[in-house]
This record gives sequence, structure tokens and C-alpha cells, in this order.
Amino acid sequence: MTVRVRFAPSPTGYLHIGGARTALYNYLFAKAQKGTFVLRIEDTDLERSKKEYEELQIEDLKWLGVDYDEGPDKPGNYGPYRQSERLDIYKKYAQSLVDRGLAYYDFCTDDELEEMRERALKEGRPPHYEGKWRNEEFFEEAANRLASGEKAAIRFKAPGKSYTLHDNVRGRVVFPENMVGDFILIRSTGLPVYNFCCVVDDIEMKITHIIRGEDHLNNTVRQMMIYEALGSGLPEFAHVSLLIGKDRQKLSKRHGATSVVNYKEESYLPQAIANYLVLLGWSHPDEKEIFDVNDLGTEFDATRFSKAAAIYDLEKLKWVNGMHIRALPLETLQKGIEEFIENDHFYFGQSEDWKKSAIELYKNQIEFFSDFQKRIDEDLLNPNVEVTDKLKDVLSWETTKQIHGFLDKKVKEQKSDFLSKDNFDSLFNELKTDLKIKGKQLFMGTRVCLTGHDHGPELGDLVPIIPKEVMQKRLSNIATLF
RNA sequence: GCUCCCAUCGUCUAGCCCGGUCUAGGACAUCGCCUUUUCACGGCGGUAACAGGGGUUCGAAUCCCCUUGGGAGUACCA
Repeated sequence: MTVRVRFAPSPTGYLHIGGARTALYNYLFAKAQKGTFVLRIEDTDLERSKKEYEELQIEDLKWLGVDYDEGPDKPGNYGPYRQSERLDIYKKYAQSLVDRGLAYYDFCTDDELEEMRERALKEGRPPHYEGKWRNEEFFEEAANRLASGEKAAIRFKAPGKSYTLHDNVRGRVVFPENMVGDFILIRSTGLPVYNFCCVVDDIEMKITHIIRGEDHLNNTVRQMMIYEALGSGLPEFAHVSLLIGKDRQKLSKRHGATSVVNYKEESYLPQAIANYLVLLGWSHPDEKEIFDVNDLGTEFDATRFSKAAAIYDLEKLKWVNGMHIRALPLETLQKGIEEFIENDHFYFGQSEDWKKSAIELYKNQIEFFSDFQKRIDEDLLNPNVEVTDKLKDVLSWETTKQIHGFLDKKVKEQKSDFLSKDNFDSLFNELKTDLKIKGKQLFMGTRVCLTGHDHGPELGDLVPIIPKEVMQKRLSNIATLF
């Protein structure tokens, strides 16, 4: 039997980081099992569902590298893959349940329902449906009212017995017999409700394994009832722990960026996000931390999920991103970096050699593509001096003044826009022999005069890519600080 | 309220199923040192955890129970 899994988002917003993780797990499981991964859009909540969100979520999924075999834009044998286009199927199934006495038409109004609920709660009973329509003696009346055009919901008759789920991550979970009462299958508007279409679709689409968030664990009883009523066997279930915020509360906007797009915009690498997300609730059998999720193969197995909720914390993601950046081939790195540099930036006016040197220089120092421009703006273009205690100290040395005088003159004499590496080396040697300065005095003095900072990359690599103009400005700014 | 789930360093986790090899391992963060006459990278090292209480057992992070804490569900939302 081939494995078939699915990811079933509701298009009510952007792709959430938690949803992305669930999608990833399904994708990787299908990959490991050489199975099929289905994308199904759960858009039965007409009020909140929007077509544009569906497109956006698909875009984000693809950006992350989560590729599916069947979906709304990838026809397969089990479509359509949008629930709003499957309404007839749900109706057919619901009607068969009614015909067999496993579900019934309910004419109760919202007010009546609310009243029942409140009374039950007040009297200490579980707030289950207690309307008359579940009784056979009213079936005829129901049929008549229906025939006269009245609208009714279809409600499922809960069997009132206990169910035991064998979950692949939770183990044996027992749901007591009075856990849920009769619940809605089809709303009076004719639209089906989540628990129902989910099961119908999973049966119709021949889903074999359901990997989803733990928030659905309690829903599973209702779904088990429906599977049973429909005469279908159960798929395997794996309820993965949830992602929570630093305050151990459900992840929400106030925890910062929770949508995948946010990370795309901030120039995170999709492979780094995938890598990090997979590790949040799953562990590599060899405890590997940095990898390409697509290389996991059969190393990704569903037995290594952790049961406890994980706090979503950015620190490690940043590190993972930096590791992936460093693993990038130079050309890919350059392309990526360039996407995050402003169009009219100084960078684009430079020679290929210059660009390569700059990227090579900062490659190990950036965690994000977007860090690159920040670094060149600061190290290469900003003529202002960053006055720190350490820098003041360097300025107080007599040798620094000498170096400054020397460099000021030499830089002015330069004809080209940059000091070549050779030019800088000879200039540096001259400085050393003429002024007889060495060691820390030499290096720090030169660094401060030419870069305006007391720290930064290797001087010999850095200076040749600083525009002469900027160095001159820095030199005159430094002059005012002596 | 009721029902279900969960509980190892600050964080992600290994170990738990099949008790001894665990004075609990790794990673991020943090601190210190080395290296690079700076910073970063890299290397080495430090601080830091089995929620609490009862059992069971010669022996428990590992098995059982309770407490506490956290999460989820309890809709004609998904």
C-alpha cells in the first residue's frame, strides 16, 4: 500500500510558521516513504476564506521547498482539491448517514441551542445537544418541514461510547463515552463543517497517514465516529506537538513574526527555515543539526517526534541561517545578496572583481543576505567615525597622529578610485619603515584612520575595496578628533 | 467547569518504549581562554536540567500513582 499524506490549510491568512512545519513533516514523510503528498484547501468557512490567501500560502509553501504531488493547481485522481468544489460529495455522504439513521435533520435555532447549553451548564451536565429532533418520533415532522422548503442542519448522532485512538506520537489515547454530544455535519446553509469534510476527503483521497497539530487531537473522537459510521477503517494518526511563544502561550502576532512571508522579507534562507522548523519537535537520528531537509530521505521517520510543545525562539534560527549562508556556492550567495541590495546602490556600479572581493570578505560574517548591505554601508561608505573608548585611546597615541599625516598625504596622491591591494601593501610597508612604527600602534592606527572603526575585517582585504573618497573624508573627520 | 495531551540545562533536544553503561550527552545563547597584532570565523573549556511528592525495585531521568504547572478541545470556526 502506498503512503498518501496531506496538508490541509484554510486560506484565512498567510502561511503560519506552525502550518509550515506540519506541511514539512508531511512532505518529508511522503518523501521518505516514497508516497504521495496532497495539498487540500479547506475553504468551507466562506466568511473568512479568501482566494488570495490560498495563492499566497501556495507561494510560501513552494518558496520553502515543500512540493506536493496533488493539489488545486496540480490535478490528480482524487480532485477537486478545494473543499468548496466538493460540496455535492459531502451532501451525498451526509444524506446516506441520515438515511441509515446515523444522522438527523435539526431545526433548532441558535437561540434554542444557546438556551439548552446554558441550562445544561448550570445544572452541571455536559453541554451536549438535547433537542427533540434526534428522536425517531420527530423524523416524520422533520421530513415534512424539509419538504415544505424549510432549512435544517444535519446533525450526527453520537454513539455515546468510548473510543480508543492509537496515535503514533501520543500512544494510546482513550476518549470517554460522554466526551462529545451530537454535532453538526452540514450547516443549515448547506455548507459542511470541518470534522465532516475532513473525514470524507481523507477517505475519498485515500489518505493513509494523518500528521497534524495536537490541537486536533480532541477532534479525532468525532472523526473516528464518522469513519465508523461511514464503514471506513482508520488511517494512522500522528498528532505533533504545537509551537508556542516564549511565554508558553499559543504563538500569535505579539510574539513577532509568525508568518513565513515575514522571514522571506527579512532575507532568511528557505532551506534554513525548513532545517530549523524540522528540528522543532523532531530530532535527527544522528543528532545532526545542519542539513538540507531534502537530503534526509529515510532518515526522516515518524517515530522521532517529541511530545512536548516547543517554544519558538529565533536565536537558533539565526545561527542555522548563518550556517546555510556559509555553505552556499559563491555565485548563489552573490545572487542572493544582490536581491537584498537597493537598486541604485553604490554596489552595482562596481567591477565584478570588486563585488567578488567584498562578498568573499563578508561571507563568514553575515547571518542574513540583508546583513551584507548593512556591512558595506557601514564599513565602506559611511565616512563618519564611530567614537568608542577604544578608539579614543588609539587617537591619543602620538604614533596615530604620525600615521594620519602620512596616510592623508598618500591617499590624496592616489589617482584611481581605489587603492589596489599591491598599492596598499607597499604603502603599508613604507609607513612601517619611514615612521618606524610597528605592532599594535601600526595596525590600530591605520585601521582607525582609514575605516573610522576600531574593529573590522582584515585590513589588507578591506582597504582595497574602500572608495578613496570615503577614506579621505574619514581622514579629515579623524583630524578633528585629535 | 468538564475532557484530552504534555513536563530533562534560559532555549531546541538525546536518553525514556526494552530500569543499572547517566557523577544525564549534543546544539543555540552566555562566560572564559587560544588563534587571527582588531573584530568575526575557527578551536578549547566553564556555568547550567531529570517540576514536586509518594510508591515498585538491590537499583528509576527511565515503570506506576498523586500534586503542581503548562497546553489543547469543549461552535451551524478550522
